[in-house]
Amino acid sequence: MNLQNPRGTYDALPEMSERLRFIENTAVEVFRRYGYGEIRTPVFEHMDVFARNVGDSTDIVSKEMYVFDDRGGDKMALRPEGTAGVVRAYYSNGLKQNLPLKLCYAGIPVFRYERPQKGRYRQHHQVGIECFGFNGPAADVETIAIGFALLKALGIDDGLYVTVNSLGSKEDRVKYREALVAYFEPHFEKLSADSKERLHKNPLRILDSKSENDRALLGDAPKLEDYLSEESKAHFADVKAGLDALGLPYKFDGTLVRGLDYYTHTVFEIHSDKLGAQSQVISGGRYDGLVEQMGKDSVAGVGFGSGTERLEAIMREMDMKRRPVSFIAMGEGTTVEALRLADKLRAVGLYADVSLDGGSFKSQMKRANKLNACYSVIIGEDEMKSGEYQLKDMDSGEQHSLRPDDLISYLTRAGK
RNA sequence: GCGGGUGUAGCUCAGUGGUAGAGCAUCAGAUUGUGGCUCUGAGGGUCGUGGGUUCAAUCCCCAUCAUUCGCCCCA
Repeated sequence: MNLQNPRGTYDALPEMSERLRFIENTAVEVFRRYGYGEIRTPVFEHMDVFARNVGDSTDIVSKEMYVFDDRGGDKMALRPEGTAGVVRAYYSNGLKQNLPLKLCYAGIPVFRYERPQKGRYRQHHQVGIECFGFNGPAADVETIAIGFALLKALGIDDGLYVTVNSLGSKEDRVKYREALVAYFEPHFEKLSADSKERLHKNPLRILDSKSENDRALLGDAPKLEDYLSEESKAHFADVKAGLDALGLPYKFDGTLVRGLDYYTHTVFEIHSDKLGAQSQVISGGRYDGLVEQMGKDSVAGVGFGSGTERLEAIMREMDMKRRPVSFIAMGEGTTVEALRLADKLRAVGLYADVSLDGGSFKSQMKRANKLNACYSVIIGEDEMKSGEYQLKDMDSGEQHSLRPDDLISYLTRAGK
Protein backbone atom coordinates (compact mmCIF):
# COMPACT_ATOMS: atom_id res chain seq x y z
CA MET A 1 0.00 0.00 0.00
CA ASN A 2 1.21 3.49 -0.80
CA LEU A 3 1.37 5.31 2.51
CA GLN A 4 2.42 8.63 1.05
CA ASN A 5 -0.03 11.50 1.16
CA PRO A 6 -1.12 12.57 -2.33
CA ARG A 7 1.08 15.10 -4.04
CA GLY A 8 0.37 18.66 -3.06
CA THR A 9 -1.56 17.70 0.08
CA TYR A 10 -0.48 17.78 3.70
CA ASP A 11 -1.59 16.60 7.12
CA ALA A 12 -2.16 19.47 9.52
CA LEU A 13 -0.76 18.26 12.83
CA PRO A 14 -2.09 19.82 16.06
CA GLU A 15 0.25 22.79 16.09
CA MET A 16 -0.68 23.83 12.56
CA SER A 17 -4.33 22.94 13.03
CA GLU A 18 -4.50 25.23 16.02
CA ARG A 19 -3.41 28.16 13.90
CA LEU A 20 -5.75 27.20 11.06
CA ARG A 21 -8.64 26.94 13.49
CA PHE A 22 -7.76 30.34 14.91
CA ILE A 23 -7.72 31.80 11.39
CA GLU A 24 -11.12 30.34 10.55
CA ASN A 25 -12.73 31.44 13.81
CA THR A 26 -11.23 34.91 13.63
CA ALA A 27 -12.35 35.29 10.03
CA VAL A 28 -15.96 34.43 10.78
CA GLU A 29 -15.94 36.76 13.78
CA VAL A 30 -14.55 39.66 11.73
CA PHE A 31 -16.96 39.02 8.87
CA ARG A 32 -19.88 38.95 11.27
CA ARG A 33 -19.02 42.42 12.48
CA TYR A 34 -19.68 43.59 8.93
CA GLY A 35 -22.99 41.79 8.74
CA TYR A 36 -21.86 38.66 6.91
CA GLY A 37 -23.62 35.34 7.44
CA GLU A 38 -21.84 32.04 6.86
CA ILE A 39 -22.72 29.85 3.90
CA ARG A 40 -21.56 26.28 3.26
CA THR A 41 -21.78 25.01 -0.28
CA PRO A 42 -20.83 21.59 -1.67
CA VAL A 43 -17.23 20.64 -2.34
CA PHE A 44 -18.27 19.54 -5.82
CA GLU A 45 -20.67 21.07 -8.33
CA HIS A 46 -21.83 20.44 -11.85
CA MET A 47 -18.81 21.27 -13.94
CA ASP A 48 -20.45 24.12 -15.79
CA VAL A 49 -20.91 26.11 -12.59
CA PHE A 50 -17.16 26.72 -12.87
CA ALA A 51 -16.63 26.27 -16.62
CA ARG A 52 -19.38 28.53 -17.89
CA ASN A 53 -18.31 28.77 -21.51
CA VAL A 54 -16.39 26.23 -23.53
CA GLY A 55 -12.73 27.04 -24.00
CA ASP A 56 -12.69 29.08 -20.84
CA SER A 57 -9.52 31.16 -21.02
CA THR A 58 -8.62 30.91 -17.36
CA ASP A 59 -6.04 28.29 -16.46
CA ILE A 60 -7.80 27.42 -13.24
CA VAL A 61 -10.80 26.22 -15.18
CA SER A 62 -9.25 24.94 -18.38
CA LYS A 63 -6.19 23.14 -17.02
CA GLU A 64 -6.32 22.78 -13.27
CA MET A 65 -9.78 21.57 -12.40
CA TYR A 66 -10.40 18.12 -10.93
CA VAL A 67 -13.19 16.82 -13.16
CA PHE A 68 -14.99 13.48 -12.95
CA ASP A 69 -18.10 11.70 -14.17
CA ASP A 70 -20.33 10.59 -11.36
CA ARG A 71 -22.10 7.24 -11.54
CA GLY A 72 -25.09 8.82 -13.15
CA GLY A 73 -22.89 10.08 -15.96
CA ASP A 74 -22.97 13.77 -15.01
CA LYS A 75 -19.85 15.87 -15.38
CA MET A 76 -18.82 17.12 -11.95
CA ALA A 77 -15.90 19.16 -10.70
CA LEU A 78 -14.23 19.69 -7.34
CA ARG A 79 -14.49 23.35 -6.39
CA PRO A 80 -11.48 25.24 -7.80
CA GLU A 81 -12.50 28.58 -6.25
CA GLY A 82 -15.04 29.87 -3.79
CA THR A 83 -17.13 32.43 -5.61
CA ALA A 84 -18.91 30.45 -8.32
CA GLY A 85 -20.50 28.01 -5.90
CA VAL A 86 -21.83 30.82 -3.73
CA VAL A 87 -23.34 32.54 -6.76
CA ARG A 88 -24.95 29.24 -7.75
CA ALA A 89 -26.38 28.89 -4.24
CA TYR A 90 -27.73 32.40 -4.49
CA TYR A 91 -29.91 31.25 -7.38
CA SER A 92 -30.72 27.79 -6.12
CA ASN A 93 -32.08 29.18 -2.87
CA GLY A 94 -33.94 32.13 -4.31
CA LEU A 95 -31.86 34.53 -2.29
CA LYS A 96 -32.84 37.35 -4.60
CA GLN A 97 -35.55 37.89 -1.98
CA ASN A 98 -32.86 38.82 0.53
CA LEU A 99 -30.94 41.42 -1.49
CA PRO A 100 -28.72 43.08 -0.62
CA LEU A 101 -26.95 40.08 0.79
CA LYS A 102 -23.64 39.42 2.51
CA LEU A 103 -22.27 35.86 2.69
CA CYS A 104 -18.99 34.49 3.99
CA TYR A 105 -17.23 31.15 4.20
CA ALA A 106 -14.32 29.96 6.32
CA GLY A 107 -11.96 27.06 5.84
CA ILE A 108 -13.58 25.59 2.75
CA PRO A 109 -11.40 23.16 0.79
CA VAL A 110 -10.46 24.22 -2.72
CA PHE A 111 -8.81 21.96 -5.34
CA ARG A 112 -6.47 22.79 -8.18
CA TYR A 113 -4.25 20.39 -10.11
CA GLU A 114 -1.08 22.48 -10.06
CA ARG A 115 2.59 21.89 -9.52
CA PRO A 116 3.01 22.13 -5.76
CA GLN A 117 5.23 24.67 -4.15
CA LYS A 118 5.45 26.32 -0.79
CA GLY A 119 2.15 28.14 -0.28
CA ARG A 120 0.60 26.30 -3.21
CA TYR A 121 -1.22 23.05 -2.63
CA ARG A 122 -3.53 20.88 -4.68
CA GLN A 123 -5.99 21.01 -1.84
CA HIS A 124 -5.94 24.30 -0.01
CA HIS A 125 -8.47 26.17 2.08
CA GLN A 126 -9.98 29.59 1.86
CA VAL A 127 -11.84 32.08 3.93
CA GLY A 128 -13.72 34.77 2.06
CA ILE A 129 -16.72 36.96 1.55
CA GLU A 130 -19.18 37.68 -1.23
CA CYS A 131 -21.78 40.40 -1.21
CA PHE A 132 -24.57 40.83 -3.73
CA GLY A 133 -26.74 43.72 -4.79
CA PHE A 134 -24.50 46.68 -4.02
CA ASN A 135 -23.72 48.62 -7.18
CA GLY A 136 -21.92 51.56 -5.67
CA PRO A 137 -18.21 51.97 -4.91
CA ALA A 138 -18.78 51.82 -1.15
CA ALA A 139 -19.12 48.04 -1.37
CA ASP A 140 -15.71 47.82 -3.07
CA VAL A 141 -14.21 50.00 -0.35
CA GLU A 142 -15.76 48.05 2.50
CA THR A 143 -14.63 44.74 0.98
CA ILE A 144 -11.01 45.88 0.93
CA ALA A 145 -11.42 47.27 4.45
CA ILE A 146 -12.59 43.86 5.63
CA GLY A 147 -9.44 42.35 4.17
CA PHE A 148 -7.37 44.72 6.26
CA ALA A 149 -9.51 44.05 9.32
CA LEU A 150 -8.98 40.31 8.96
CA LEU A 151 -5.21 40.62 8.71
CA LYS A 152 -5.16 43.01 11.64
CA ALA A 153 -7.26 40.68 13.78
CA LEU A 154 -4.79 37.89 12.97
CA GLY A 155 -1.91 40.11 14.01
CA ILE A 156 -0.21 39.96 10.61
CA ASP A 157 -0.81 43.45 9.24
CA ASP A 158 2.93 44.16 8.98
CA GLY A 159 4.90 43.78 5.78
CA LEU A 160 1.85 43.90 3.55
CA TYR A 161 1.28 45.78 0.35
CA VAL A 162 -1.99 46.31 -1.44
CA THR A 163 -2.50 46.92 -5.13
CA VAL A 164 -5.71 48.00 -6.82
CA ASN A 165 -6.79 48.46 -10.41
CA SER A 166 -9.97 48.87 -12.38
CA LEU A 167 -10.80 46.59 -15.27
CA GLY A 168 -13.78 48.74 -16.20
CA SER A 169 -17.09 47.43 -17.43
CA LYS A 170 -17.45 44.49 -19.77
CA GLU A 171 -17.75 46.90 -22.71
CA ASP A 172 -14.62 48.81 -21.66
CA ARG A 173 -12.74 45.58 -21.57
CA VAL A 174 -13.83 44.43 -25.02
CA LYS A 175 -12.63 47.71 -26.52
CA TYR A 176 -9.36 47.61 -24.66
CA ARG A 177 -8.73 44.01 -25.56
CA GLU A 178 -9.09 44.83 -29.26
CA ALA A 179 -6.68 47.74 -28.94
CA LEU A 180 -4.17 45.58 -27.12
CA VAL A 181 -4.28 42.79 -29.70
CA ALA A 182 -3.94 45.34 -32.50
CA TYR A 183 -0.87 46.79 -30.80
CA PHE A 184 0.89 43.51 -30.14
CA GLU A 185 0.14 41.77 -33.42
CA PRO A 186 2.92 43.55 -35.40
CA HIS A 187 5.37 42.65 -32.61
CA PHE A 188 4.26 39.04 -32.40
CA GLU A 189 7.70 37.56 -33.05
CA LYS A 190 9.24 39.60 -30.26
CA LEU A 191 6.86 38.34 -27.62
CA SER A 192 7.82 35.63 -25.16
CA ALA A 193 6.48 32.15 -25.80
CA ASP A 194 4.03 32.55 -22.93
CA SER A 195 2.73 35.84 -24.25
CA LYS A 196 2.38 34.54 -27.79
CA GLU A 197 -0.02 32.03 -26.42
CA ARG A 198 -1.78 34.65 -24.31
CA LEU A 199 -2.25 37.11 -27.18
CA HIS A 200 -5.50 35.65 -28.44
CA LYS A 201 -6.56 33.64 -25.45
CA ASN A 202 -6.26 36.22 -22.71
CA PRO A 203 -4.27 39.24 -23.93
CA LEU A 204 -4.73 41.20 -20.70
CA ARG A 205 -2.41 38.77 -19.00
CA ILE A 206 0.50 40.02 -21.12
CA LEU A 207 0.31 43.11 -18.91
CA ASP A 208 1.77 41.33 -15.90
CA SER A 209 4.34 39.31 -17.83
CA LYS A 210 7.76 39.11 -16.17
CA SER A 211 9.67 38.71 -19.44
CA GLU A 212 11.94 41.69 -20.08
CA ASN A 213 11.15 41.79 -23.79
CA ASP A 214 7.45 41.90 -23.07
CA ARG A 215 7.91 44.63 -20.53
CA ALA A 216 9.86 46.74 -23.02
CA LEU A 217 7.02 46.45 -25.50
CA LEU A 218 4.50 47.33 -22.83
CA GLY A 219 5.94 50.82 -22.52
CA ASP A 220 4.11 52.00 -25.62
CA ALA A 221 1.12 49.70 -25.32
CA PRO A 222 -2.34 51.19 -24.90
CA LYS A 223 -3.26 51.70 -21.27
CA LEU A 224 -6.33 50.14 -19.77
CA GLU A 225 -7.12 53.30 -17.85
CA ASP A 226 -7.48 55.23 -21.14
CA TYR A 227 -10.22 52.86 -22.24
CA LEU A 228 -12.44 53.20 -19.21
CA SER A 229 -15.80 54.91 -19.73
CA GLU A 230 -16.51 58.07 -17.75
CA GLU A 231 -18.75 56.03 -15.52
CA SER A 232 -16.09 53.44 -14.83
CA LYS A 233 -13.55 56.14 -14.12
CA ALA A 234 -15.88 57.80 -11.65
CA HIS A 235 -16.55 54.50 -9.90
CA PHE A 236 -12.84 53.82 -9.53
CA ALA A 237 -12.10 57.37 -8.38
CA ASP A 238 -14.72 56.98 -5.67
CA VAL A 239 -13.18 53.68 -4.56
CA LYS A 240 -9.75 55.24 -4.22
CA ALA A 241 -11.20 58.26 -2.40
CA GLY A 242 -12.96 55.90 -0.02
CA LEU A 243 -9.76 54.00 0.71
CA ASP A 244 -7.99 57.28 1.38
CA ALA A 245 -10.76 58.40 3.71
CA LEU A 246 -10.47 55.18 5.70
CA GLY A 247 -6.72 55.56 5.85
CA LEU A 248 -6.07 52.28 4.01
CA PRO A 249 -2.74 52.30 2.15
CA TYR A 250 -2.68 51.00 -1.43
CA LYS A 251 -0.80 51.34 -4.68
CA PHE A 252 -2.44 51.75 -8.05
CA ASP A 253 -1.19 49.07 -10.42
CA GLY A 254 -2.44 49.40 -13.99
CA THR A 255 -1.07 45.95 -14.84
CA LEU A 256 -3.01 44.10 -12.16
CA VAL A 257 -5.21 41.60 -13.96
CA ARG A 258 -6.93 38.81 -12.14
CA GLY A 259 -6.79 35.26 -13.43
CA LEU A 260 -10.49 34.62 -13.22
CA ASP A 261 -12.29 36.19 -16.12
CA TYR A 262 -15.44 37.30 -14.34
CA TYR A 263 -14.01 40.40 -12.68
CA THR A 264 -15.14 43.90 -13.62
CA HIS A 265 -14.23 47.32 -12.27
CA THR A 266 -12.29 47.08 -9.03
CA VAL A 267 -9.74 44.31 -8.53
CA PHE A 268 -7.27 44.15 -5.65
CA GLU A 269 -4.58 41.98 -4.16
CA ILE A 270 -2.90 41.99 -0.79
CA HIS A 271 0.61 40.56 -0.76
CA SER A 272 2.94 39.69 2.07
CA ASP A 273 6.69 40.14 1.84
CA LYS A 274 7.08 37.13 4.14
CA LEU A 275 6.16 34.64 1.40
CA GLY A 276 8.11 33.79 -1.73
CA ALA A 277 6.64 33.58 -5.20
CA GLN A 278 3.20 32.79 -3.78
CA SER A 279 2.90 36.09 -1.95
CA GLN A 280 -0.79 36.84 -2.43
CA VAL A 281 -2.70 36.40 0.79
CA ILE A 282 -5.96 38.04 -0.18
CA SER A 283 -7.36 38.85 -3.57
CA GLY A 284 -10.69 39.75 -5.00
CA GLY A 285 -12.76 42.43 -6.59
CA ARG A 286 -16.06 43.19 -8.23
CA TYR A 287 -17.68 40.57 -10.42
CA ASP A 288 -20.86 42.06 -11.79
CA GLY A 289 -20.24 39.94 -14.89
CA LEU A 290 -20.31 36.54 -13.26
CA VAL A 291 -23.96 36.43 -12.47
CA GLU A 292 -24.87 37.09 -16.06
CA GLN A 293 -22.46 34.40 -17.21
CA MET A 294 -24.63 31.92 -15.36
CA GLY A 295 -27.46 32.89 -17.64
CA LYS A 296 -29.57 34.74 -15.11
CA ASP A 297 -30.45 38.35 -14.65
CA SER A 298 -27.49 40.34 -13.49
CA VAL A 299 -26.73 41.14 -9.89
CA ALA A 300 -23.81 43.15 -8.60
CA GLY A 301 -21.20 41.17 -6.68
CA VAL A 302 -18.04 42.02 -4.76
CA GLY A 303 -15.85 39.77 -2.68
CA PHE A 304 -12.45 38.33 -1.87
CA GLY A 305 -10.82 35.04 -1.05
CA SER A 306 -7.85 34.31 1.16
CA GLY A 307 -5.76 31.15 1.48
CA THR A 308 -5.59 29.89 5.06
CA GLU A 309 -2.31 28.04 4.43
CA ARG A 310 -0.64 31.26 3.37
CA LEU A 311 -2.02 33.13 6.35
CA GLU A 312 -0.80 30.29 8.53
CA ALA A 313 2.66 30.46 6.99
CA ILE A 314 2.95 34.10 8.01
CA MET A 315 1.83 33.20 11.54
CA ARG A 316 4.36 30.35 11.92
CA GLU A 317 6.35 31.98 14.69
CA MET A 318 3.27 32.79 16.76
CA ASP A 319 2.83 30.35 19.63
CA MET A 320 -0.84 29.48 20.04
CA LYS A 321 -0.36 26.83 22.70
CA ARG A 322 -2.41 27.21 25.86
CA ARG A 323 -0.80 26.58 29.24
CA PRO A 324 -2.40 23.82 31.27
CA VAL A 325 -2.78 23.28 35.00
CA SER A 326 -0.99 19.94 35.40
CA PHE A 327 -1.93 17.43 38.06
CA ILE A 328 0.72 15.40 39.84
CA ALA A 329 -0.95 12.38 41.44
CA MET A 330 0.93 9.85 43.57
CA GLY A 331 -0.67 7.14 45.64
CA GLU A 332 -3.86 5.18 46.11
CA GLY A 333 -6.92 6.94 44.68
CA THR A 334 -5.08 10.13 43.81
CA THR A 335 -5.40 9.81 40.03
CA VAL A 336 -9.17 9.55 40.26
CA GLU A 337 -9.22 12.54 42.59
CA ALA A 338 -7.08 14.44 40.06
CA LEU A 339 -9.50 13.55 37.26
CA ARG A 340 -12.42 14.75 39.36
CA LEU A 341 -10.80 18.06 40.23
CA ALA A 342 -9.46 18.60 36.70
CA ASP A 343 -13.00 18.37 35.36
CA LYS A 344 -14.05 21.14 37.71
CA LEU A 345 -11.31 23.36 36.29
CA ARG A 346 -12.36 22.48 32.74
CA ALA A 347 -15.93 23.39 33.62
CA VAL A 348 -14.78 26.95 34.22
CA GLY A 349 -12.87 27.00 30.93
CA LEU A 350 -9.35 26.12 32.06
CA TYR A 351 -7.05 23.63 30.38
CA ALA A 352 -6.23 20.87 32.83
CA ASP A 353 -3.89 17.93 32.25
CA VAL A 354 -3.71 14.67 34.15
CA SER A 355 -0.98 12.12 33.49
CA LEU A 356 -3.25 9.19 32.74
CA ASP A 357 -0.60 6.52 33.01
CA GLY A 358 0.77 7.85 36.28
CA GLY A 359 4.55 7.58 36.39
CA SER A 360 7.06 8.64 38.96
CA PHE A 361 6.69 11.93 40.73
CA LYS A 362 9.63 13.25 38.78
CA SER A 363 8.36 12.14 35.39
CA GLN A 364 4.98 13.73 36.07
CA MET A 365 6.75 16.93 37.02
CA LYS A 366 8.78 16.79 33.83
CA ARG A 367 5.63 16.26 31.86
CA ALA A 368 4.11 19.38 33.45
CA ASN A 369 7.18 21.31 32.47
CA LYS A 370 7.13 20.01 28.93
CA LEU A 371 3.52 21.06 28.52
CA ASN A 372 4.59 24.50 29.75
CA ALA A 373 2.09 24.27 32.61
CA CYS A 374 1.35 27.52 34.41
CA TYR A 375 0.54 25.69 37.65
CA SER A 376 0.76 22.17 38.92
CA VAL A 377 -1.49 20.67 41.56
CA ILE A 378 0.14 18.03 43.70
CA ILE A 379 -2.06 15.32 45.18
CA GLY A 380 -0.19 12.73 47.22
CA GLU A 381 -1.21 10.53 50.11
CA ASP A 382 -0.51 13.28 52.67
CA GLU A 383 -2.74 15.68 50.74
CA MET A 384 -5.50 13.11 50.44
CA LYS A 385 -5.46 12.76 54.22
CA SER A 386 -5.37 16.48 55.03
CA GLY A 387 -7.73 17.51 52.21
CA GLU A 388 -5.37 20.36 51.28
CA TYR A 389 -3.51 20.12 47.97
CA GLN A 390 -0.26 21.73 46.95
CA LEU A 391 -0.55 24.38 44.28
CA LYS A 392 2.74 25.19 42.62
CA ASP A 393 3.35 28.22 40.43
CA MET A 394 5.55 26.78 37.70
CA ASP A 395 7.14 30.12 36.84
CA SER A 396 8.12 31.29 40.32
CA GLY A 397 8.34 27.88 41.95
CA GLU A 398 6.21 29.13 44.88
CA GLN A 399 3.93 26.59 46.45
CA HIS A 400 1.15 26.63 49.04
CA SER A 401 -1.65 24.46 50.40
CA LEU A 402 -5.22 25.06 49.37
CA ARG A 403 -8.55 23.30 49.86
CA PRO A 404 -10.06 22.17 46.50
CA ASP A 405 -12.74 24.89 46.40
CA ASP A 406 -10.21 27.65 47.13
CA LEU A 407 -7.93 26.17 44.54
CA ILE A 408 -10.61 26.43 41.88
CA SER A 409 -11.50 30.01 42.68
CA TYR A 410 -7.82 30.95 42.92
CA LEU A 411 -7.03 29.50 39.47
CA THR A 412 -10.14 31.01 37.95
CA ARG A 413 -8.93 34.44 39.04
CA ALA A 414 -5.24 33.87 38.29
CA GLY A 415 -5.85 33.60 34.56
CA LYS A 416 -2.31 32.85 33.42
C1' G B 1 3.35 22.20 -18.31
C1' C B 2 9.06 24.23 -18.35
C1' G B 3 14.05 24.88 -15.86
C1' G B 4 17.36 24.25 -11.36
C1' G B 5 18.36 22.38 -6.12
C1' U B 6 17.50 18.64 -2.38
C1' G B 7 16.08 13.57 -0.33
C1' U B 8 21.03 9.93 5.30
C1' A B 9 17.90 8.87 12.99
C1' G B 10 11.55 12.03 15.19
C1' C B 11 13.93 17.25 13.66
C1' U B 12 18.34 20.12 11.56
C1' C B 13 22.33 18.34 8.90
C1' A B 14 27.77 16.12 8.36
C1' G B 15 30.07 11.96 5.70
C1' U B 16 32.74 7.91 2.76
C1' G B 17 33.27 3.02 -3.64
C1' G B 18 34.45 -1.58 1.63
C1' U B 19 26.66 -1.82 4.57
C1' A B 20 27.08 5.12 8.79
C1' G B 21 27.93 9.98 12.37
C1' A B 22 26.93 14.87 15.20
C1' G B 23 23.66 18.37 17.52
C1' C B 24 18.75 18.79 19.15
C1' A B 25 14.62 15.73 20.66
C1' U B 26 13.04 11.00 23.28
C1' C B 27 13.77 7.47 27.37
C1' A B 28 16.57 5.99 31.81
C1' G B 29 20.04 7.03 35.79
C1' A B 30 22.91 10.57 39.02
C1' U B 31 18.40 13.00 42.47
C1' U B 32 12.77 6.83 46.84
C1' G B 33 7.41 13.50 47.04
C1' U B 34 9.31 18.54 43.31
C1' G B 35 10.38 20.54 36.69
C1' G B 36 13.83 23.88 33.88
C1' C B 37 20.53 23.67 34.44
C1' U B 38 24.50 19.92 34.42
C1' C B 39 26.69 15.04 33.86
C1' U B 40 26.33 9.72 32.41
C1' G B 41 24.06 6.07 29.54
C1' A B 42 20.38 3.90 26.16
C1' G B 43 17.02 3.25 22.17
C1' G B 44 16.24 4.61 17.37
C1' G B 45 18.52 3.85 10.09
C1' U B 46 15.98 -1.47 4.48
C1' C B 47 21.09 6.18 3.68
C1' G B 48 13.33 8.16 -0.76
C1' U B 49 12.14 3.89 -4.31
C1' G B 50 13.45 0.70 -8.58
C1' G B 51 17.11 -0.69 -11.96
C1' G B 52 22.36 -0.46 -13.91
C1' U B 53 27.99 -0.35 -13.49
C1' U B 54 31.30 -2.92 -9.86
C1' C B 55 34.28 -8.30 -6.33
C1' A B 56 31.61 -4.50 -3.42
C1' A B 57 27.01 1.27 -4.14
C1' U B 58 24.37 5.42 0.89
C1' C B 59 28.29 7.49 -2.56
C1' C B 60 28.96 6.67 -9.69
C1' C B 61 24.97 6.22 -13.88
C1' C B 62 19.67 5.90 -15.43
C1' A B 63 14.68 6.05 -14.17
C1' U B 64 10.92 7.16 -10.75
C1' C B 65 8.50 9.41 -6.52
C1' A B 66 8.44 13.36 -3.10
C1' U B 67 9.94 18.10 -1.73
C1' U B 68 11.96 22.95 -2.60
C1' C B 69 13.29 27.54 -5.69
C1' G B 70 12.09 30.17 -10.15
C1' C B 71 8.69 30.39 -14.59
C1' C B 72 3.53 29.54 -15.56
C1' C B 73 -0.61 30.19 -12.60
C1' C B 74 -2.65 31.74 -8.06
C1' A B 75 -4.88 31.80 -2.46
